[in-house]
Amino acid sequence: MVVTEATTTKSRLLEAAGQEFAQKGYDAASIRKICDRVGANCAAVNYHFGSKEQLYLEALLEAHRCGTQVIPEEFLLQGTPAEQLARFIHHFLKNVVALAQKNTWHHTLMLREMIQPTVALETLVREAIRPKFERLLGILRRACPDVDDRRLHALAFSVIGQCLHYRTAGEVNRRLIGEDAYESLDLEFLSHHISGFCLAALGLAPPLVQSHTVSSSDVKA
Amino acid sequence: MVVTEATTTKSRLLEAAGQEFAQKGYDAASIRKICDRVGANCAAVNYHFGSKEQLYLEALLEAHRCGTQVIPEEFLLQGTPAEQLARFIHHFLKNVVALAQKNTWHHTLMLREMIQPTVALETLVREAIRPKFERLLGILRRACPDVDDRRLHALAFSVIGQCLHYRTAGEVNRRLIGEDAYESLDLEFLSHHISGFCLAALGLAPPLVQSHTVSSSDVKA
DNA sequence: GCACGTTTCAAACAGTCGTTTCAATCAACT
DNA sequence: AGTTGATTGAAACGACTGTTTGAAACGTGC
Repeated sequence: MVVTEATTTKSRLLEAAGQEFAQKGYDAASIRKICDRVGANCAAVNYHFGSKEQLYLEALLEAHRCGTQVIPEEFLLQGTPAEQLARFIHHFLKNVVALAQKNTWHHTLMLREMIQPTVALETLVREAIRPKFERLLGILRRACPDVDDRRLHALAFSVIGQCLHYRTAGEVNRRLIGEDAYESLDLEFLSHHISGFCLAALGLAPPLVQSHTVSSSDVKA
Repeated sequence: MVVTEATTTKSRLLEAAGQEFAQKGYDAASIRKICDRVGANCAAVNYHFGSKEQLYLEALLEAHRCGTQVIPEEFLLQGTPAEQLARFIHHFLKNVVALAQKNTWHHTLMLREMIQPTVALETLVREAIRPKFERLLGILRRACPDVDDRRLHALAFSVIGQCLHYRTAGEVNRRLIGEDAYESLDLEFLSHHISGFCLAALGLAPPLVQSHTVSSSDVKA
């Protein structure tokens, strides 16, 4: 599929590079294929970007520039801490995990960088990830004012880990429970589930499910 | 570092291939470097394994053969469902996430396959992952007998997601909260944290932290 | 029309990749 | 010793990689 829009060759290369890198990874992606996709000569990459590594870096920056639509601070701060957390989780699932819009390469590329870091990770964390992380820490701090930093960090990772799992291990999950069952785990359900799970753990909502009582001594049937 | 044990060339190749594939990924790893590490000729790979892809596949099988020490069923079934879940989480963190033993390539390679699947994923899921997953489902089913399958799956993913996050996003986490703070999240602390978090969410333990009460109308200070 | 800097192009560069070939080596058995 | 089959070795294969080169093509200002 050859993309030939009325934009510049450089921007078209960046777009194609983002898709190719996201899909195949840095090593497996080739600049010849990237150039072919936009109908450009393979020398164009070195002319516009200098090298393959620079192209990858610029694609990564483009990814977190386009992929991270920042929520207005004031929208996020509305309501109780519990509501703020639920809103954060919903937004995180919707945008970062991006279950619905599978054709965007931006978050896929950032995920790749997270999992197998290159020299670009430092910048990515500083520019894109840390701001969001600090917001989550703020919400959790307001929700549980008395916890120390260590517990606070672990709480944040518990929230993020649950969300990201559907991205990082999506293909495994799909095979574990079957195609149909996995598709039924849509944004709405997962958003409610993870919110309820976390809020219950924090004592900000009733337990997710009615289980055996804690006190009863049921040592297995 | 050249490894020259008294084992066969084939097994030494497999070991070196596992390390190389785990460290660099399938594409970036080269069979010449693998052979160099064990002092073998690069034709040895094609002689013993047929192709690079077959070598990768066998390394992956070796990984889940050596890396998954199955817990005796009867040890896992002791105590209440809550205790079983805590024990599962502890074991999962200890072995799969392997925070302590960083020099083993087995789980790194399997993680890679999970995140960036090849044709080998099907086998890996069937042989290594699903059995453990079914055990977790069993525990959760005993802990919450009344939930439907959809909720059950989401619960299992919440447990696994929290644990795996320290593997998949370890480097990002480290940079987000700092080296020292991340090192303080050791196996014991994380095991207790995630267990407490999940059990509280299920109503099998008191909330992790004392937060603002649910009923109070604190609309933000 | 002419010269200018920018952009594109085909071609070749040196290097690495996975794989193949075939001769040399080795251990084991008659 | 001699033969057989399994294993290793150096070298080359064709295909691909990222990168460089130098000449065309382009639009723009004089």
